[in-house]
Amino acid sequence: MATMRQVAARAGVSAKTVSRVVNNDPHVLPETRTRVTEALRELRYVPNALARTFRAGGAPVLGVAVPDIADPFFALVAKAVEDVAAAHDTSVVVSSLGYDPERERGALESLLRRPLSGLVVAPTSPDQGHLARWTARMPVVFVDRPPRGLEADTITGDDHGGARMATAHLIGHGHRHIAFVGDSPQVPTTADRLAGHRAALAEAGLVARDELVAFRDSDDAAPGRLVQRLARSSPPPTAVLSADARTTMALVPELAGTSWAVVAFGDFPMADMLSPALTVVDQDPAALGRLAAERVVERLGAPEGSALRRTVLPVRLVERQSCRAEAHAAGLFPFSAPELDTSVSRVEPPGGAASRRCPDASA
Amino acid sequence: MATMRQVAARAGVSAKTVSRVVNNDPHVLPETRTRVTEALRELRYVPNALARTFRAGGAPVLGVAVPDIADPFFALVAKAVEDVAAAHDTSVVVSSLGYDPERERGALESLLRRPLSGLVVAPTSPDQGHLARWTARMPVVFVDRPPRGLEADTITGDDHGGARMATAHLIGHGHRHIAFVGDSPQVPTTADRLAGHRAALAEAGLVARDELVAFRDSDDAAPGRLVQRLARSSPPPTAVLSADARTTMALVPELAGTSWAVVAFGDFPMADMLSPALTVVDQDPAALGRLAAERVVERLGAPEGSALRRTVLPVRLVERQSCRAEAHAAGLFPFSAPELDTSVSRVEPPGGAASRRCPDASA
DNA sequence: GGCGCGCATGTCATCGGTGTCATGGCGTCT
DNA sequence: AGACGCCATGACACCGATGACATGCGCGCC
Repeated sequence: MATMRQVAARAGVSAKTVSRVVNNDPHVLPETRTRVTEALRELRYVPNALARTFRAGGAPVLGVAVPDIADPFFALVAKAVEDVAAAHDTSVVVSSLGYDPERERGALESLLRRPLSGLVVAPTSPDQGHLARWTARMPVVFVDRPPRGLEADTITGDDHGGARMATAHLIGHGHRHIAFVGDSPQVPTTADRLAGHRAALAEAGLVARDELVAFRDSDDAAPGRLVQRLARSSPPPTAVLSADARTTMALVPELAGTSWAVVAFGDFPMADMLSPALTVVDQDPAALGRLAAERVVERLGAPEGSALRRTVLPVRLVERQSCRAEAHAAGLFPFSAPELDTSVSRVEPPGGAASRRCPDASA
Repeated sequence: MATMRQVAARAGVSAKTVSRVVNNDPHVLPETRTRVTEALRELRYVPNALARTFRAGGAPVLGVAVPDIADPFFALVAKAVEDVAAAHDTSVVVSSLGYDPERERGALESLLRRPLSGLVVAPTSPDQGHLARWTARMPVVFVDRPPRGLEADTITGDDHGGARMATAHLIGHGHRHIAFVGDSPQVPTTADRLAGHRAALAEAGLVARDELVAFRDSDDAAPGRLVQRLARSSPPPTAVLSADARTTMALVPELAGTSWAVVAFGDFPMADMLSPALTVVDQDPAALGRLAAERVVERLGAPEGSALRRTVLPVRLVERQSCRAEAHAAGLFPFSAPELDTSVSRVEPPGGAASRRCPDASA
């Protein structure tokens, strides 16, 4: 914990000279340098990074706040942010917010008490109005989920379009009774996906049956129960759209007992190794994180920058096996459903959708 | 970007009074307070967190450096560290080091240039001697992998014991030719697991066949090739021990074409949903991270603390299906192997091994 | 009326490193 | 020889907030 001045005193020089030695300034006599170096070693001097940083006017630090850093989706988001940050010599402070709105606020505020230059946040709480105080001071970009009670830059996946595509895909396989299972209708992401699902049903002239929609935050939320309840409805579904990866992971074990076709929103490691391999709507979390971080960096560079933007990233349907359980296998259709699928080719262009942005929609 | 003095000038008071208002010091006349508050708002004053922190002598910040934050294993480690940190009002800076030794060093050094109070690191490079400079200044705890070229606190899983147990388990199922696949023999973790594997073979009086050991960092490392090469050996293996989760994930698709039994080192999400469900040696990454973070916090509290410790956490065998492919299914044994398995009950005590520590071994 | 106390506010120093400029010695060029 | 310039080094200010202590006013009490 020795300071530069202490070292200076010991070496019989001024603090400035010590500074020069520490920073390899060539304008120091070899003999002086030796003396200082020795004092440095004797006192085990290590420069105080904080003082340096402070003097330098602050180093860039990017905050990443996600519900759970151990969730593969958010881990990929965080990693992408980190990659961008590293390329700009910026460090990254992460904070797991959890899924409890009150904890979220507390965690965010203690994160924001630190010296941050920008923030990428994926909130779950119903209101982020309290962040207004900070959006003035630093770039705050919302990722995966839009802010509520606040205007801010946003990078999200195409929830509505993705769910619509997924459901249309199942309809293309002949399914007429398609369940929807998600975490909570409060989460805007889930709400959008449900809307997309319903839009696809409507476009196909199918009725949206409320009893085929289930949420894991409801009273009777054990995954097994949810599946049982869906199976008991009449007619029972022949397919299910799982609205997010956490839900999917909870659901997969229960689905083994059914012959339902499945499309899941959100890819995850090993989804292709399940039996059957899961057909998923992939959101490209890395692109989400990368764009969010780049947006922050951009705003850092151009202080009173441009208007706020909401970017929606295309999603892509990764067709594997789980959507193939044909509707007639459940005895409802005497024929194999024709392949009506226009959605895949429509939304997944050859170049790989993930690398392109949708045109921005300015607010 | 307004400073306190600017606000003070505007409000016609001293900076100190502004400070008092900002910090809710009661000794300020209501009228003054109002004037200051107004100036505060007009200038959009936000306290400079860095200056505050600096003046306060620094806030605790814990660094976490892992090869890849998006790897489920390290994500869990990081999350556990974060939880501990949050409980101590400490923020967490993460850095993904990558798997390239040179990049690792660069990333570590740029992480350490920041004001950190402690570090939890899982290195992959063959030498961390360059960290010696920092271990003097702050607690550095190695997690999952021990340091090389340096002495430091270490929290690791019981690699040797776990691999020995896994191989013994396979032997118990009647297997006599057991392959070992890992990332690289350079990684101490992998080396220890290979040693454990060999120890189990030796204990059972089996020969360790070098051609049944394969690494992904070798020349011909595509997982498909590795599996083919193993299958071509004679006699071919009837079981395989995968030495780490990344290897396992790469291997699983290739293993589908074989009837080999599998035990994998390292659990991961959905491992239980594969077909067959993977039998794994679970390392409890959360406990690893938690203990490492607690060790750092502890050392932070007791500056010139106790001797350096190496803690080895027990691992536990999670028996699922993939170890059940009996040896005779490959036509090598005319009888169903007797269940010799003592290893499971020996190493997985009722209370759950993960919650206990092995006695520390002082260095 | 004088003494003292409480309260609002200000001044100054400080955290630790570093940028800016000053100083003084010595070598060199004309 | 005088002027100039380079070099090693130092003194001092400063980044921005805040703790310690000082000042000065007003009020109450003996």
